Formats: sequence, C-alpha cells, structure tokens
Amino acid sequence: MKRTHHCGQLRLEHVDEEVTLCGWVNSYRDHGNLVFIDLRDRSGLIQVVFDPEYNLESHRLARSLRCEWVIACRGKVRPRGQGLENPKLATGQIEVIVEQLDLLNTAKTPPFETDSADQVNEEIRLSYRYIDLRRKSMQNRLKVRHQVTKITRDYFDEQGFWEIETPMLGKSTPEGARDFLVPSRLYKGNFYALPQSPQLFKQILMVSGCERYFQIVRCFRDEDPRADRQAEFTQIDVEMSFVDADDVMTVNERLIARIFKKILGVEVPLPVPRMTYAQAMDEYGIDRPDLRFDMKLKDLSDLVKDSSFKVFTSVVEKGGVVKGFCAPGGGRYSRSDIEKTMTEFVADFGARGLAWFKVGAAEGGGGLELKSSIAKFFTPSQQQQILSRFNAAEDDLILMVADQVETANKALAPLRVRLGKELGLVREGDYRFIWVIDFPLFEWNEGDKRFDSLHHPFTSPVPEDLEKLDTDPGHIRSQAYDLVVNGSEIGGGSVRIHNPLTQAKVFDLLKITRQQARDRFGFFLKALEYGAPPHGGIAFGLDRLVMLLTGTDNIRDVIAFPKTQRGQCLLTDAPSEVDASQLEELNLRVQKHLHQLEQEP
RNA sequence: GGGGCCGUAGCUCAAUUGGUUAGAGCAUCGGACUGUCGAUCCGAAGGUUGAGGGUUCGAGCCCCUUCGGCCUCGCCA
Repeated sequence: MKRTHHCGQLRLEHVDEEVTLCGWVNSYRDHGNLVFIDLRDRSGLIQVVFDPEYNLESHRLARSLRCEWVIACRGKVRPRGQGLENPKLATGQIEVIVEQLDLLNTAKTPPFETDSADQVNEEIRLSYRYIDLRRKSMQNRLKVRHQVTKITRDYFDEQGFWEIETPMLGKSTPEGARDFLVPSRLYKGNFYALPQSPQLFKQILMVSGCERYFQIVRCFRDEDPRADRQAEFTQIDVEMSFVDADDVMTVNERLIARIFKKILGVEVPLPVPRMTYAQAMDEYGIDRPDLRFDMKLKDLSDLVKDSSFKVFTSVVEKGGVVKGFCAPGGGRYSRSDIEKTMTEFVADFGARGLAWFKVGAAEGGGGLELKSSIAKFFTPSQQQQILSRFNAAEDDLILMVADQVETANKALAPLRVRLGKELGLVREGDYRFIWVIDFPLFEWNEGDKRFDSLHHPFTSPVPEDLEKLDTDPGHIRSQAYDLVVNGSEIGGGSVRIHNPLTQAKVFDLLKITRQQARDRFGFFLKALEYGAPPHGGIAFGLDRLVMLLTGTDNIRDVIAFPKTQRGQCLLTDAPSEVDASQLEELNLRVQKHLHQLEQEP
C-alpha cells in the first residue's frame, strides 16, 4: 500500500475519497465491536475507524494494535456524525473508515507516554530520543530549525553570497576557548583542532576574492555547558568584502527580520536601533540589554556620598559606585525575599550586599518617603533626590549595590531581568532588537598585565581611534557589533583589520610576540599581505535563534541529538573508550589517574 | 574547580519523629463493551527506594562515599 495522503491534511473536502495513510498508532479505543485509532504521522493526527461490518479481517487485526505500532491503512474519508466531531483535532470533522489494514511493524511499550513527555525526566527523553522526537512540539522545533536554515540560504543566495565549506580539522590555537583535539595518524604526536569558528578561513576567503561568503557551520568549544550553551553548536557565519559596519548590519538585520516575519509573523522594525556599549553598561549593566521593560539602572553615587551611611560613602570614596534600579510594584516583596533570596542571588555574582528602600507614603501625610532599616542614614532631602532620580511611586522597591562599577553591574543586570520577569513586565511575544556598537577594543587584564581582545584579535578599531593604539589603547572603540534581542545575544561580528601593520600593533598590545603570532597565525598574516580587501562579517548562533523562535530556554530542545551537561550523548553513550589498537595506530597512550590505578587489581 | 536542587514501579509522584507487607494516577497485561476521542468498567501483574558502606532493635528517611541528571559561579578570545 502506497501512502496517498498525510494524516493531518485531510478535511471535509476529502469526504468520499479513498485514501491510504501510514503512521504510528498514537492511541486506541477498543469498544469491542468498534475500534478507533488515532493515527499519527509528521503532519498530525486523524481518527481511523475499524468496523467489523465494514471489514471483518481488518477489524480483528486492529484489535491487536498497540501504541506506537506502525501501520498502513486504506479506507474512505467520511464526515463524522452530528455531535461526534472532535474540535481538538485539525482533522476532527472527519474520520477514515478502514477497508484494509497492514501491520508494518510492532513496537515495544515506550518507556514514557509521548503525550505527557513534557513532564518526563530529560535523562530518559535523551536516552530514547527517537521517541521524544516523535512528539509534536519537538517535531515543530526541528521544522523551525529547518525553516531558518532554508530562509537563510535563500536570502544569502539572493544577495549574492556563496556558501563555502571550511575545514573541520584545523589548527589548534591557545587563544579563546579550549579546543577539541583530534590526533593525527600520519603525523604522530600532532593534533588537529575542531574549529571554534571558521574565523580565519572566512577572512582568507575574502583575500581570495570571494567577496560574499556565508556558511551554516558546526563549531566546537570544549567548555562547560549551560542551559543555552553546548560544546557543539551551529553558527550562521557571514563575511563580506568592501563594506563598513553599516553594510554588514543592514544586510544581516534584514535576514533576521525575514526569519521572524516568516516563522512568527513578527514584523521587526528596520533599521534595528543601535545603542553604544557605554550606554548599555550604564543603563542596563550588561552588553546585551533586555529592552522589553524599562527599569534602568541609575548611578546614585553623587546623591549618597554625603549621607551618613558608611557602607555607601566608603565605597564611593574608594572609587566605587552605588547603583541601583527601581522595581515598580516591588513593594510586595517581603523583607526575607529581599534580604535572603535576592541578596543570595546577587552574591553569586560577587556583590557583597544588596541595599533596599521601599517607597511609601510619608508619615504625617503628603508625599513619599523611603522605608528601610537604612533609611535613617539619609536626610529627607537626600531621600527626595533618590525618589526623583528613579521617578519612584508608592509601593515601588529600590534595590542598590555598592561596589566597584563592574561588580555592581554584574550583580544588578541579572537581578533586573529576574525582577522584570517576576513582576510581569515582560509581554509574551514581544521582541526588542538592538545593535550594541562601539565596544571597547581591549579590556585590561590585571593578572597578566596586558590587554585582552573583547571580541577577537582581528577586530578593527574605529578609524578615528586608530592613533590611540600607540597612546591610549584602553579607550579604543572597535568596529564590533552585537545583535541583541530580549537580553540574548544572537549574533556578533566586526569589521576586521586588513592592514598587516595594524594587526601587528594589536598583537603587541595583546602581548603576543611576533614569533607567537607567526606560529599561530602566520598563514593568516601572510595572506593579509597579498591584497586583503577591507572586509567584515558576523556570526549568528543558530541554536539560540531557534530557541527564541520556538520559545524554549533549553538549547537541547532545538538540537536533534544533544549532549548532557557533562558532554555525554545518552543515546549513543559517547564518549567511550577505544580499542588499544586504535590508540596504537595513533601512537597514543592513555594515562590513568592514580585513583583509577589503585582500584585495579 | 566551586555552590545549589534532584534520583522511590515503565512514567509522574506519595510514604507522619526513623516503625507493620513502600502506596496512588497513568502506562502494561487479561476480560467486558457499537460512537469513542485523556474512552469507560472489572481484574492482574509490576520495587535491589541510583550504587556501596555506616549508625540503629529497626533506614526510602540520618551519616559517609560514589554514580547520574538539571541549574549556576568560574570558564566560554
């Protein structure tokens, strides 16, 4: 029997047609004489009916069917009787009365019920991923992921980009994340590294005259995973020649707008607005601000430095800041919420404390005042200034961290997001895009007494700051840009250095010696000397993009076969030990840890 | 490397201060049933409480070790 239709397609217009369907038994309801099966394929569910008066043999076979068995059936589409429609199914107006049933395969009882798998332990879902992926929600995520890559390929093709593959087996460099290493059989003792990104190859493709490159490419970073991070992930990687930062942002924001339009029907207003890194850090404490709600951070240092609250004054004297934000309606939080839950929360990010004021009606009537165990350290005038800086209203909650500005930001930014969500300031289906620009080129690494690249060492300074390479490297702005939506960085890139002299100066500041630079990037620096065009690009995290589009905060949900937080694949049991002969061939010996040796007889 | 939460039947969860034979719903198996759609009804089976050790007259519960999962800090140019 050849399939003629998909289960989820059938509608009233197909009534009286003879159809053949294939799929899995989603559920069965056996009434002794009448048997109902909800048949499932990728397209959806449909009810098929077995009636002994219609076909005795099929009915007998149908009674033995079980969940997840695979069948094909041929029958006639008919409308359901009056009052028998099922509004829960897209196909609920009709059903198929089956003439012929073929059992294509049986199935063991699944380890979990597919209908309720959302509540099932993820460990079991990952071990039986093929069953987990049968679920509609998971199939939708795979489908959206496919749609995103399809839209991306179509879009870049229209724009004159070529998709070019770059090597998976590359050269290890000690910068950046830890590499995954692959031993070479032919060069014993030598290793390839899996790419952390195709950065240098795509720049070399610009030197090669390809002009417009993109690639949907797997990248590997051997660092500890997070809910939104996996050692193996996918980038939409882009590079363009003869462009400035504006050109790259324009081309790429149009791609993202098209993806959101086609998949969610969401109109992304173009051009996407821009915000400097300095403003983002100042007002949101983070370089990826969530703009779905206001609740901006304010610096109160100037107002509180003259208070009698020693904690604040001493921090300001030491060059720190008192920064905070005002949570509208936050008065409903209890003292224990603030002094325990929230304080522990910010402590995780290095803050030593969390100060707070509740905003209440002033005693004696008229106006507002601050209510808190520390309110007494602030004069009425100081209190009023604080209230007016936040434009605070009754029942608001003001939360503050006093520390070095980096620490204060680091603690306040996640607290702001957490409260924004808890207080219901985030509207479902709201997407706020922003380009964050004018990043610093370097940040000072006090431990190693040198500069580190904020983006990567090939990022170009903005032209007017070029001279500061010699005079004031700490204040150079880079031509880097991150695309941020709802507090999540979905992509980032830069205009690159195409001048070998500038590149050499940057390496100097990073304390990468000429010798080291030659060893690690010699092939690339050499390429720059052979007519490198001005170029720039960007890379988007495909996984995070699909997470946004499908409304999950778990990266494993958008990867067909993901790994656990310890980097294990529970389906295949990778990684695993290998045969001694394989090691032999690679000239490798595994050194066991002492505790393992002790356990052996 | 650090911190937190979790692990009891196939799945989701209960189990009083440490106290009888570790329960329930769903799933499974058997039976009944002609319009169900999370079918219903009757019945049955199902457990090394992640593993190992300890304390105790007695441990799912307390202690130690260990394995695994998730979240997180560090890390992720």
